[in-house]
Amino acid sequence: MPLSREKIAATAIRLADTHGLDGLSLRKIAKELGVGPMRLYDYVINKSELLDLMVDVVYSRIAEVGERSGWRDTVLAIAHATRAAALEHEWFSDVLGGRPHLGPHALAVGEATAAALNAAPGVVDIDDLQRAVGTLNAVIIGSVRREVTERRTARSTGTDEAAFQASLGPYLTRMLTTGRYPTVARLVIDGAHLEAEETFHHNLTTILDGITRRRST
Amino acid sequence: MPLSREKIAATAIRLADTHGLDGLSLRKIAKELGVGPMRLYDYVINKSELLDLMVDVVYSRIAEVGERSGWRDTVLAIAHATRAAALEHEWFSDVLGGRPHLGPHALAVGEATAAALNAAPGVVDIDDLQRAVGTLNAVIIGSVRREVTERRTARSTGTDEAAFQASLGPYLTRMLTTGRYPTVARLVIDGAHLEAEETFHHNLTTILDGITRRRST
DNA sequence: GTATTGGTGAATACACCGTACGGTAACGAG
DNA sequence: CTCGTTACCGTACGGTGTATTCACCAATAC
Repeated sequence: MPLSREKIAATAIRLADTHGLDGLSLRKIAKELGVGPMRLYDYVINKSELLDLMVDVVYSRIAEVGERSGWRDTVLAIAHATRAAALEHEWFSDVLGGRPHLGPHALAVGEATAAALNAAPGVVDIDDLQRAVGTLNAVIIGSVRREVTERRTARSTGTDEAAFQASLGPYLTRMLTTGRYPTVARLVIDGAHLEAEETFHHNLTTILDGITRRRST
Repeated sequence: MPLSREKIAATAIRLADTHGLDGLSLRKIAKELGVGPMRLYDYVINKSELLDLMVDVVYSRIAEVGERSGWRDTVLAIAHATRAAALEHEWFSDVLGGRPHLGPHALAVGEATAAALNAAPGVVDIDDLQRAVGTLNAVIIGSVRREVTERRTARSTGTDEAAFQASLGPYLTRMLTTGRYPTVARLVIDGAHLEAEETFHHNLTTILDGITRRRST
């Protein structure tokens, strides 16, 4: 089988999943495919285009969520699918919001969310729609990015308390015991470990409620 | 004058401002300082730590906004300062939310926002505070990132309509005329150019209103 | 005064990166 | 048979972060 954009993107995604975006190189992809590095340039302009390709593959998975009955359920389904995709492919969050996503599948999920939001109460003219899309995307990007970063640091320091104390602990506890950051200290010490998915859902409902309510400003 | 972490960080920031984060290399920083590349390692563990240093310098500028009278004004001031900093140092948005910000100045602005939110109505226990901080940061990260990316693509394609049609135009218009993305097409064609700062402010007020309102879920 | 030492800034070296470029072999169309 | 196209391949260049080695020079010991 002769090599193709799809196959290149697939193995690139697999490598990025396991070694991160920094550990991804054209040479490694080529080696994984049993091929010289320059072969890839017969199918891809440069690394940036390959990244766009990978991103759109992920969007194609997100786009697979079918339409729901109501606009709200549709938006929630897309958002949760985006989060799930980012958790499965953590590099995706590194790229989220960092470049325009204009691939066909990215446009498809953009269309789906825009169409759903257009049916939301409180969205009457096109300016409302534009604002609603912007706000929703902002909250998705920010939430997902936050969660993935937290998960990474948690993994790097180790989940258990001991490893945490050994790595970030010394510096952070020293910082927090200075008394200059009392609220942050209280958050870190007394704060419960909130369920991530519930937090995400909370953020979503907060801004969806905000969208449906007509504002005066 | 003998070289210092501060001076290294300052010229690194200057270089990143003009050439972007990708165009930033230790060798260029060293050359700018009239020094061998390896000298930097006497002041900095590795490039990652240098990046953390740069980030915290930016946070120090953000932290300069004094306390406002009310919790809402304080939060808004910090958020707008963050946006302003990201517009001045666009590479900052590339890093926003992508790594834990634990520098002293970053902690200081974290403390300030947390303390302000703690005084907000609707925030009663520590779980509320944790959620509020998370939501606010998510919306700041997402909004700023979106805006910077848009500004970049606008600059790369050129602001004027003609250049746009020449670069992204062909592909995008071809995509939009397929009729598969009617809502997106309407947004692109009929959508007015909204003022960026006002959009940001809109996103902020939306979620601040959401925070002050007690939720049932 | 000479020899030895310690430490510090400079230079070299390594492994890796993206990619420009030239070349070769199969193969269907004329 | 020739020719243009397509798929494959290897080498080479300039760049990166960083480990390591080298060169020098001031200070001390004799």
